[in-house]
Amino acid sequence: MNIASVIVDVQAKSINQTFDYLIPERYVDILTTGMRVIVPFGPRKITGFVVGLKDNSEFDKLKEIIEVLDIEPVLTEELLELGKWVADDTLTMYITAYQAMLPQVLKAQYKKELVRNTDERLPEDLEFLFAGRDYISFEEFEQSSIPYSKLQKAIQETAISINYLVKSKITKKYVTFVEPNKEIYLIEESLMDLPQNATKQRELLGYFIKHPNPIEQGKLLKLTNTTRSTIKTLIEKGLLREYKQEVYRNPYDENAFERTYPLTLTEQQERAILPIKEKIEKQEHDVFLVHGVTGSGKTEIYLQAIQEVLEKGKEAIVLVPEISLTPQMVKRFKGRFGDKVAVMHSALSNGEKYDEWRKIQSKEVSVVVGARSAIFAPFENIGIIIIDEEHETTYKQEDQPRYHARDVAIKRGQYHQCPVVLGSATPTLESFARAQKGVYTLATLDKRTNEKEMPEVSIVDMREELHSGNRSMFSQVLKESIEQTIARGEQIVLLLNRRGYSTFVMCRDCGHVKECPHCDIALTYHKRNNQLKCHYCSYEEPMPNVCPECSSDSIRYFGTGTQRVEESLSQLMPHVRVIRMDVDTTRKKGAHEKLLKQFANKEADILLGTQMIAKGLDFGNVTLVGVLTADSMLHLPDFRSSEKTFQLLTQVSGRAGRHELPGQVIIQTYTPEHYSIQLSSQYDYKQFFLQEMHIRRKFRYPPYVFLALITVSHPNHVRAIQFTQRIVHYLSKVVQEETTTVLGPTPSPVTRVKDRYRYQCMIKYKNEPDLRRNIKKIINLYEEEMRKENLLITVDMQPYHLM
DNA sequence: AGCACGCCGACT
DNA sequence: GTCGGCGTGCTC
Repeated sequence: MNIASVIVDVQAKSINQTFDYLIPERYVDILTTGMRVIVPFGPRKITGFVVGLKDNSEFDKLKEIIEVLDIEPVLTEELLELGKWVADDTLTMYITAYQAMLPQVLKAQYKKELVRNTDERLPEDLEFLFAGRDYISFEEFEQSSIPYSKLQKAIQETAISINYLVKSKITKKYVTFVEPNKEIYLIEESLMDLPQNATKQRELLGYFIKHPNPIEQGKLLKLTNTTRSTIKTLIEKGLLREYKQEVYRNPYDENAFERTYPLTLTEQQERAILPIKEKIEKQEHDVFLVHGVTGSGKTEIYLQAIQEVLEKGKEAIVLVPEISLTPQMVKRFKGRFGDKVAVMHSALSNGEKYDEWRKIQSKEVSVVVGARSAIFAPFENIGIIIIDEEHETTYKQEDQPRYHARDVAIKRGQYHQCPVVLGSATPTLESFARAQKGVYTLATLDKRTNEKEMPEVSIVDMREELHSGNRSMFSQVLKESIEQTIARGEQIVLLLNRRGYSTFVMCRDCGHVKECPHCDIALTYHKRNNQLKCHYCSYEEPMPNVCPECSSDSIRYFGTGTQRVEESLSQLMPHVRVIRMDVDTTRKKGAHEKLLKQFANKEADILLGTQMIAKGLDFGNVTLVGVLTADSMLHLPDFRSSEKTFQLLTQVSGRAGRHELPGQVIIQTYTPEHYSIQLSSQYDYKQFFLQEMHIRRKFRYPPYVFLALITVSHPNHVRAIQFTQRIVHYLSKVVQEETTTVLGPTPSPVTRVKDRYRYQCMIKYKNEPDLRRNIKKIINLYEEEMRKENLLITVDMQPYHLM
């Protein structure tokens, strides 16, 4: 086995295959599949993943592997196979899939440098550029105005050569420790020799006489109230010594979590967990859908199932939507399983993510709680996979590889022969339909563990409100309820369902709306720096004082942002204390937790925010939940908009009265008759499911069909339509006519982005085994145009957003 | 993708 | 001749 098959780090279709390399003698015994290597590729050096070992190659002139980067493989056999499957399934390149499975820092960066090979004089400008150095970065050359041909000539004459470097991003964290450098009695003796006025040194040595063990420098400084310079002096005198030790960054301090113990399960919980435990016991794969209302104790089921798995010496993966939003969730897992838990989410720094990943790789932990990508945790003996809030759209990755964590979970569950548990109060129609068909095993929890009823929901028709002369964004009922709640000393959560709205800028005189010059979308106003920004291409311009069209000075920002709600709230009820939570106030790291803590400490009466406050918050003192505009996302061009509205309303309702106090929910809407609003107010998931399924069937949408979305983008409007048309035409010919529909060309909801026109072709199909192959064919067909005229074709199998 | 190489037209 | 621009083909 002296030849390695390598997937190299080049994102190009023609490179999407293995390349064979000779394994140098020194690596033969070390190298295994799943390790990263540095290999020569043309003139440069790049990294790659070893996916296979063999004795022979069809290629006769093999190059040698330059370096092996890992001691332990970063991808297990299972993950190598899984990555291949993900890539094939989502029509992405293997290298893209593999990189998505690993923490960012394992992805190499490439650099070029110029090397001076001769003592002889170089041409004047090059000599000047090198300025006596032997190496300079390639960028330095590029920034100079020296023509490339001059460098080329020098390279040909071998006076200069190019070095291709592979740089690792990995930074391990080190902490300095200090300890005595001599026996304690010698230290005690040396105390005598110190000058009378060396009080700080005495203090330090005195500390070590009492505690002769190594101590972190930072702690030592605090404890002894000394400075680094004193330690330095003692090190120079040979009395102390210091050393650096690698440590894991610790985003969560284990000690901060109070230990919790298994609760007694209710009868319903018991019934739900039993079949899961049975599968764990028998080591069989199955998918469970736990449909449980908010407060029905789903998490306790997860915890006890995991307990079972850990006792069997196996591992568990738990996916949660966006964990930074639910510190309470982390608390529950860390509280139960302590330092057996690794946490993986987007708010961690790259270094922290890497450290958590290494804890998993080294099996120092056996539970990982994390966002989407945690599904690729390098465990090798998985006993259960849990996806909480299964309906959340964040489980679908929106850039390549466009995988859905649920699909990957099931794939891994099959491999490990372990159960996969999907939990939600409002399952996706896809999952619930599968449960109905018996593909998944359904467990229903319709009772809350505290036996409390779900809070009463009242719907307020904002049209009537308007008719009766109330033009504010607070209905009379909501206003009164807020006042009463505050009077009782209880708290309120106000949700501004803002998606679809944003703070766009419009001229009140001529109606002119400021749009991005590169995209077909209104610019968004940012109060912080008084700038207008495009959310698609990051274009920015200052907020104009007068309308660029009619020069009127009545140009204003519109839309119900949280800021405006806050302002009008303080006008209406000046005494009320409000905490506002939105992208602006939570941008800083830890700001999120801080705001929630303040609210929990009752430093405010109202928590006002967007979607992010709807999820997983649990405050005992909140008894009123208000939804300001329930229907604002109901009319988006998205076949899931009803489902999403139902989910959001149900979820936010669950925030009221979770503990002793009874809760109340007020939903303001302009379409009170809409079934997703009506049924969510009655907590009737089943009826919603039936009604929505009816509509999905009528209009042929999932789960009745599968979707595939091909988006074509081109700088030229007509060409974009032309290519889409051709794709539609080609596909229509090759698919099964009776059950498959090929739609298009349809302009994408945002037709122009970054000066490119976007059109799409949607495929609705039931059974189309060759679809991926056919789409691949199309892409290959247009390869030339993609290179020559900047045509771009992206494919999303099972799209979530039809953008 | 990203690099080398080769051809071509424009420029001093 | 020198420079930059662009098209082509290759990477084990």
